[in-house]
Amino acid sequence: MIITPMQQSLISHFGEMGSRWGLNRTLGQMYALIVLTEEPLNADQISDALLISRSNVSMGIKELKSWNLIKLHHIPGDRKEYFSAPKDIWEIARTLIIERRKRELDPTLSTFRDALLQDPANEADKYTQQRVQDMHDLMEMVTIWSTELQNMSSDKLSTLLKLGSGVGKILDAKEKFLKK
Amino acid sequence: MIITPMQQSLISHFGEMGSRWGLNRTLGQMYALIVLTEEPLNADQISDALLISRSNVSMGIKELKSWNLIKLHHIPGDRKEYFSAPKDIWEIARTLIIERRKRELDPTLSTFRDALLQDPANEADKYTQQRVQDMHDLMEMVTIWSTELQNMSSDKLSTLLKLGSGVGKILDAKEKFLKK
DNA sequence: CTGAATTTTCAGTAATTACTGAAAATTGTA
DNA sequence: TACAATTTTCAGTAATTACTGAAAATTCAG
Repeated sequence: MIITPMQQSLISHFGEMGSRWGLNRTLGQMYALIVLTEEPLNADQISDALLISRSNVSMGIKELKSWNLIKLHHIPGDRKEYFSAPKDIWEIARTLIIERRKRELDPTLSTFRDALLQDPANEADKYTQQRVQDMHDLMEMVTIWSTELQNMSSDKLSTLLKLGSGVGKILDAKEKFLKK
Repeated sequence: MIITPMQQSLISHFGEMGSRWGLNRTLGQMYALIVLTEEPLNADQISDALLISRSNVSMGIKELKSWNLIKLHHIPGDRKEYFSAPKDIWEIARTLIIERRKRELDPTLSTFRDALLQDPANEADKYTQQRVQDMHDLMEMVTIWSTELQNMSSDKLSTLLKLGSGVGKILDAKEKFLKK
């Protein structure tokens, strides 16, 4: 498992960004390596390539599995387990949306709902509830969107994203459409 | 500065979630307190309410300022600076989108571009570049979207989000629209 | 300009998170 | 079933990140 300079710089970058996400440096590096390599890799290869301990790889793999970000492979006659990333980048993106929603949105929505069910003890609570209501409504809409994206095929997702700067126009198109 | 139990539980939750984001616990708590309180607060009040040092508040404020998440106020005859959050939740959301893009997407896009400009040294690099190209294209589209959202008024943003589960239909509407 | 009020900085320390090596558990083949 | 290959777990430690108090810097009223 030899890493080219090009790969090395991308892996380093993912390491730095990894910590800016919910992940950590090692996890970012591991996933970069897996994504950028065509052939599935086993844990020893990852350990060698990134100069991290075998046990660290094991924990990283476990985490990546919990994010549904890797596919498992078996090579006949080889007892080792091999790992790869989906070849379709949209699939990876979709998975990230789903998992981040689970981790970042869902628990918060549930906390918001709890707060909204309580009786406000005073004026401060009334104001607090107003704000929570706003945040709740927004987050719920984002959740609905992400669910929609989750069920969208890669090519439809691609079409949607490519609309890009045309989002505003689409809204107008939609109005026309609805008025008929 | 007395915190109600309802506020306390929301603040705690934001603290926990804060670390799941790029922020940290204290920053999450500080922002929760500011968002949930109607009146602007000064640094001492925040320090008292959250039981953290004055200097920690100072660093937190600095960070929140760098995220453009707080508004500054001055009360005549009082030299202290007071902080509040925008009352429009959409404004906060918009700011978050912009800032996260700056921090999470832009540097990565730039690293991708660098890699794509290099000459592939071998087959591994060729494959790596393919994957980088895919990721680049996706991220660029997300960036365009986020720029679009950034320039969208709160009510248009709201309209867009409310489409929610109708996104698929809109795409169809768009096709009809374009075919004319 | 002076000095009290306020904010910011920063070195030291505390708390948290990440990583390792050794040992335990699991897997699969003979 | 026995055992070698492989993976996972976990206690200890290293590295990183967050927090504090004291001191420095800034602000502004008189």
